[in-house]
Amino acid sequence: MQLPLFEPPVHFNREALGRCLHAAVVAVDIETETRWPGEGPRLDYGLSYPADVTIIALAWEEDHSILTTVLTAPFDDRVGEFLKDLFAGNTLVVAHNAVFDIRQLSKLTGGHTPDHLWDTYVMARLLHPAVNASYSLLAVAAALGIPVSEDQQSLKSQRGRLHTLPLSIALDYAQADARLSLQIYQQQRQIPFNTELIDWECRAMREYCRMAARGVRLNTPFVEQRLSELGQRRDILVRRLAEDGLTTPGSPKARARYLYETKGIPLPRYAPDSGYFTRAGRRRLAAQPDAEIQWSDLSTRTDVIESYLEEHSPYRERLQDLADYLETDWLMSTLNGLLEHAVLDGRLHSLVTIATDTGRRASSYPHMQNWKMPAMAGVAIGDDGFTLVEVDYSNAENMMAALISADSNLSAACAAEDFHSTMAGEYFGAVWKEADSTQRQRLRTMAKKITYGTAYGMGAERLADSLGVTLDEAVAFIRAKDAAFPQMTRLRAAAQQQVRQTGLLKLWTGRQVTVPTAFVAWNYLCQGGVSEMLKRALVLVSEAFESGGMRSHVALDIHDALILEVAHDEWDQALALTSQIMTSVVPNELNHRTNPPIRWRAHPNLAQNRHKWGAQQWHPGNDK
DNA sequence: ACTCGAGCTATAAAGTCTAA
DNA sequence: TTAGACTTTATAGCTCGAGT
Repeated sequence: MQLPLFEPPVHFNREALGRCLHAAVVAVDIETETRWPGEGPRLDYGLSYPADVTIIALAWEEDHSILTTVLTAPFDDRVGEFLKDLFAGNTLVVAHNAVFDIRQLSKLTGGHTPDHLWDTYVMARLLHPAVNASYSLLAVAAALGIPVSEDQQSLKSQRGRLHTLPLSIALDYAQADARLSLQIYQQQRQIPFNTELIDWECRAMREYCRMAARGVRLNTPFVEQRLSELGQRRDILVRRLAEDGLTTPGSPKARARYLYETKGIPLPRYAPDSGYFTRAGRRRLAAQPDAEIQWSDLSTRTDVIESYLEEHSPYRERLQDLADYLETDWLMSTLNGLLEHAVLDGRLHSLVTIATDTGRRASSYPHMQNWKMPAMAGVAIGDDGFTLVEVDYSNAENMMAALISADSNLSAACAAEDFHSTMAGEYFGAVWKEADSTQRQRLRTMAKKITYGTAYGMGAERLADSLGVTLDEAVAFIRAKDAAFPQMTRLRAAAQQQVRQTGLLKLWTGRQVTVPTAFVAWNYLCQGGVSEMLKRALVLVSEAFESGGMRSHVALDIHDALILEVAHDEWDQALALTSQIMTSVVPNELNHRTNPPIRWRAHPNLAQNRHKWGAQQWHPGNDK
């Protein structure tokens, strides 16, 4: 039996809240219930969607000083009404990592989110990025020279067990954080900066908050059905493995013993880069090469198990059981996590925010950008009358490379009917010209590996390895690529040089990113460039849907794709509008620096969509 | 005053997946 | 090659109490 977190009285200062509503800028900081109601420990429960809001702290400026007030749970209708008024007015709402706070607060506002937002965390990344920097509230305050009391610093480490502290301390702490957010905002506003970039960022954050608050429907009956099937399958596998001598397949040590003792597979020989050993094992054996190999030195990753499956092993059948067990177990824990997340309203409220060094977005609680398709197909579905549709850019990163280097040869290859065949022509020259169609198919596959591998800095050795060619040949391919696209080669070298000197690069939009090593410079420019393009597309698509009075909306951002939730009666209109916006985000003068100009392509693939994000949902031509 | 081990908690490392 | 989130397992470090 747990005690209620906070004893009455409930804090609700009507007079203070009234003054707060008249402020131009209001900073918000919330605290959540950190104790998981279930069994066992769960350290980050407080960050999950079901965690109740316990404290809402507010800070605003009045007569050049900062005032604060605080609200405590349980919250009644007055709090919801107050928040709705705050969000709907002209007030600029400030928060550090706003998507989290706004998502939790939306449970009190019936889904309403602020129209005007300033996220001090996201803005720190935009306005004052630094190499290897932390962007926590206190780190950002320190970077801006804002003093923080020792009490406030020491309380940070106790955040996970705020419930153990006296209420008055927790309330002070929350108000101090809200005050600090407001101070950070005031400092950030003083930084001279491109106002257009700031505007894009604020509009994007508004959309990410709306997405998190709305969420996407979890197909609960479907997931429960899958779980029951998977559970039966796992039980059978566990029984069979136990009979074969592996009683705890969840333990890596036990799996290593099973492979090399029970099954009698010869121990792999130690090598400094061998994937058959764990990192710690490699370190240990490097230090003492004569030491005996221990179970904990050996890795039992899926690719290790798969490597033994390929060989003509007499144990093939049982090892297949082990591989199946690992996959089943992983999928079950993912699906169970989703059910737990959606316990309140049957929806998935992923936090998508601008939180990476390249400017890409990261998704968490739950992480939905790494959903394996088609294994996860049908798990998330649109509301009644809606279908999830993926619209992705084709060949976005190579086109971005052509755009930022103004390389006409690369632009021509991107404009060609078949990009990879054109690239194969560049790499293989005469061999390609004389090849028949079967040989060309093989060369095309190789070209694809060369293009993608080298684009992100793969060396000649690794390339030779993955293509199955000699080192000299791999070197020749890389040279051929550099020679075929001289402008890109030059720009890439210049970018690396700049990173060595400053550690910074500018994306095509002017956004500055910090780059850890010169090696990854080109990767950052292309990846970050695409992410800027998609972010703007997301903002424009959402705003176009809204201003057109449409009910369709954007449900998720996946690096080079938007997942839309399309209303069935808006099908053609919504998809055409999205494609039109996505392909015209980049200004034309940038697209026309090459000959031929860059022509962006972004279309839904409806045949594929039925088996991916759109699975278990209506598509045109289907009966409902 | 000290050791030792149980039991707990926080962190680190390894391994899972994704995107390009 | 890079970027990322997350789960599970191992381990380091802590407190506390029993025993020397």
